[in-house]
Amino acid sequence: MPELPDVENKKQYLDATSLHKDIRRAEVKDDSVLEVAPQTLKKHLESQSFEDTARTGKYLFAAVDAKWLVLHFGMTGGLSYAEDSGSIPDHTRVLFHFEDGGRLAYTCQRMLGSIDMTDHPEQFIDQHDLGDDALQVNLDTFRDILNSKRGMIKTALMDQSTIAGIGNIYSDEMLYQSHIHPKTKINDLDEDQVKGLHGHMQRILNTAISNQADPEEMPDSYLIMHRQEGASCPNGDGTVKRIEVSGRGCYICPDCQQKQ
DNA sequence: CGATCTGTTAGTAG
DNA sequence: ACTACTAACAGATC
Repeated sequence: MPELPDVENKKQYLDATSLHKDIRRAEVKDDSVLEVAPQTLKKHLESQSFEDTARTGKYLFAAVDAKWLVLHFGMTGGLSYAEDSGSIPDHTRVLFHFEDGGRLAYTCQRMLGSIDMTDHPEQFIDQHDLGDDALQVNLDTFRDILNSKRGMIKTALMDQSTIAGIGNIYSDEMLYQSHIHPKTKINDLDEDQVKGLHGHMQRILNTAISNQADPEEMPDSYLIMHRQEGASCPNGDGTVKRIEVSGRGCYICPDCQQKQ
C-alpha cells in the first residue's frame, strides 16, 4: 500500500514503535532488496538507534548514527513491529532487533521495494531526481510545475520527478473528484481545473492519512472502493470504466470525466 | 493459462 | 532535452 498516505502512516508507525530504541542486531533475511551491502547496513545500525524520521513522496528516511536509512516499499512492502522478537511475518526481508526484545520487520512480498542508506535525505532526493512532496506543493508551485510539462495530466501526476508521492490509485482519485479525464493534455487545463486538482490533491491525501490509508475507511463519495469495470459511480448514474494510461490500469467514470 | 496488481528503472523510439 | 512505450523485476490472486 505504498503511495504517500501509506508511507506517511508507516512513518508514524515507526515513530510510535521503534524510535530511540537500541538496535541490537540488523538481520538480513534476503539481501535482494538491499541497495547497500549487508555489512554496511549492520555497521551503521547495530548499537545505534533510529533518532528521527522524515518522508518525501513514497520514501521514508530514518536517521541513525551519522547516516539515514532509506526505505521504499514498492507495491507490497510494509513494516511490522512486535514485542516478541521470535515471531517473523511472511515475506520478511530485514529484521531490526531491539535491546528490549522487540523487533521491527521490513516485509515485501514482491521484491519491488528497496533499502538504502544516504548521508542525508536531501542528497538522496537530488540523486534520485525526486520532486517536492505532494503535500508541500502550494498552488503557485503546482501551476508552475504543470506549466513546465507536456503530455497527459495523469502521467505528470504519477511522475515522481514532477511531484513526489502520487501513484496510480490517488492520481485516479484526484482526477475523478476534479472531473478531469486522465488523458487530458496539461496544456488544455484551465485555471479552475488546475486549482481544483491542487485542492483535491491536498484534501484527498490528508483524508487518506487520517484514515490510515485504508480504502475501506475512505468516504463513500471516493472512487477508491469502486475500482472495477462496471461498478457504479458513487456520485451519479455513470458506470466505472477501465482504460489504460501510461501502461497502468486506470479507472474513470466517463460521465463525470469528460474527455477534452 | 492469461490477466492483473498501490512502483521504479533501463532501453528504445520519436 | 522531453515524452511515450515496453520489458523487467517477483509473487500472489482471480
